[in-house]
Amino acid sequence: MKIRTRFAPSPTGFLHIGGARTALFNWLFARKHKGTFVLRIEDTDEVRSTEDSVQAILDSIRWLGLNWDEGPKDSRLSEGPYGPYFQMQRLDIYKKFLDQLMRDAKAYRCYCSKEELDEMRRLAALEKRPPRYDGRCRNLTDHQKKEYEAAGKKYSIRFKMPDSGTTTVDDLIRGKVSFENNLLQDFVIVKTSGVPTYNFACVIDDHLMEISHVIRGDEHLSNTPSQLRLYEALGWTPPAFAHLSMILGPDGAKLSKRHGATSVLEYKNEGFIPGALRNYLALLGWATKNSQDLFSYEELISSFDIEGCQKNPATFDNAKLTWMNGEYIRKMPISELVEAAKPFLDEAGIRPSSGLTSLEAAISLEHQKYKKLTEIPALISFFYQPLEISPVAREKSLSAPEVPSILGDLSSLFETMSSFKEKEIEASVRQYAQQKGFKAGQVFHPLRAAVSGRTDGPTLFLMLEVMGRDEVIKRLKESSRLLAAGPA
RNA sequence: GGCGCGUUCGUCUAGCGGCCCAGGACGCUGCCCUCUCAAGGCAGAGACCACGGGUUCAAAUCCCGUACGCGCCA
Repeated sequence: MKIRTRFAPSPTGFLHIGGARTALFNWLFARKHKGTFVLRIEDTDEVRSTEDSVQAILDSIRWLGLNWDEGPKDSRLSEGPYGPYFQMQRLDIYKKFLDQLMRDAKAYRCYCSKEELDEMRRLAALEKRPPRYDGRCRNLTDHQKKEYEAAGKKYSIRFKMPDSGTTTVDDLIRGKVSFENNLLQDFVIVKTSGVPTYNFACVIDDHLMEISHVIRGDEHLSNTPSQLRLYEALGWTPPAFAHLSMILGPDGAKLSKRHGATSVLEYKNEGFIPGALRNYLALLGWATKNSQDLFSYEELISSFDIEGCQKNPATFDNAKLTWMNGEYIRKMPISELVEAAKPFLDEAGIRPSSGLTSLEAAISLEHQKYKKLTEIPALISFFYQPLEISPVAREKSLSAPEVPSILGDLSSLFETMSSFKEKEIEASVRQYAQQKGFKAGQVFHPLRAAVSGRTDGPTLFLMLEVMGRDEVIKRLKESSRLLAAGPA
């Protein structure tokens, strides 16, 4: 069988972590089986859907690297053999199947007003009955219908659910889950506006687009029996279903805005890289037999399977994501890292002019230290800014009485060196310390602080080499001047 | 309220009747390395497998309840 999966977001906001995870699983499954990954925009919520949201969602999915084979090209146009992929552009298609259901008497017009329905619900709550539609419009006489029509009453279309028996969802993750039909109500398939509801449009599209596997969030499991009845009424074979567990925030509630960042683009802006987010998200609700954590791009695709999917909800853990991001950054080739860091450097105003240390050199000095791209500017900024000695550096590393003479000696020493390479610098400085009877640290620490203004930083001698002799000497002199001038 | 789903270290999870007085990863703690901060290496703390009953020679693993959490229906 040809594997076709889909991700079908509603464009009513940004792409959230939960949605991204659903998209990822569909993408992984399709890629693993050499199938097709379809992106469909479910924009039938006329009030809340926006083009900006569509754009944001497309941007997010692209950034994550989940390339789709069929679907939108931009926020209005789509391409692929089963298009269009925007539901609002498919209304005539839904109409056709609605007519079929009406003809077969499997759906009917419901003239109940919002007030009537509210009242129905209120009564049900009062009598502690489930708040379901009582089916009062199901068997209206022709006379009643005419009367309502004449009165110009608005109507929605409801689907006739069987009122006995059970409907069983055979879920790839949860196994067989049964629902009593008499507990399912005659749900609305077309709203009074004439626009189909989620359950209706979704079924038609999944069938017409020949989706083989519907992989979606757990919150849709309860909708599935209703959809199954629709497939049956239309004479179609339903796809396979797999319902993914939810993603929770640290407090155990469904992940939402109040837990902090939840939109994929926010993660991008916080300095996470797509591969790491993909890898981490894959592990939320899925695992291999040996609990592997880090996967290469290809490995993730080949290892993925539905059996490894978890039934219980997973809590999003920023700490592990951050660790993983660091792992990915460490594995990145330096040129790629520099490219990825550029937007963050720009934002911090770091744009090295010629003559100064190259970004590649500066960034690679601390390559194993970055956990997020956002950390890069602060760690390399001292290369590109006028020397500024931090209070900690001044107190911890530069307060000893011998410091001024050491700094003076070192700058003379550096001037006389034949070459200014890491190994030679280290040898010379060690030799100097020994001659003067200082412990290595007594010299190293002031040197670092005087040149960078900080107590932490890259490995010392390589840093000096990278910075260059002229700049190092200039800074040693500047430090001496600042120290002589006393605390700022 | 009804229905549905879930419950193994703080978190993600391995486990599908004996190999488990429960393994890995993140985080945490300590040590080593070391010019600092990281990274890395090593070690450690951390789960009476939600609770209560069964079934079985044997249960985290199978069955039944209960509790709690979450979802759907409005």
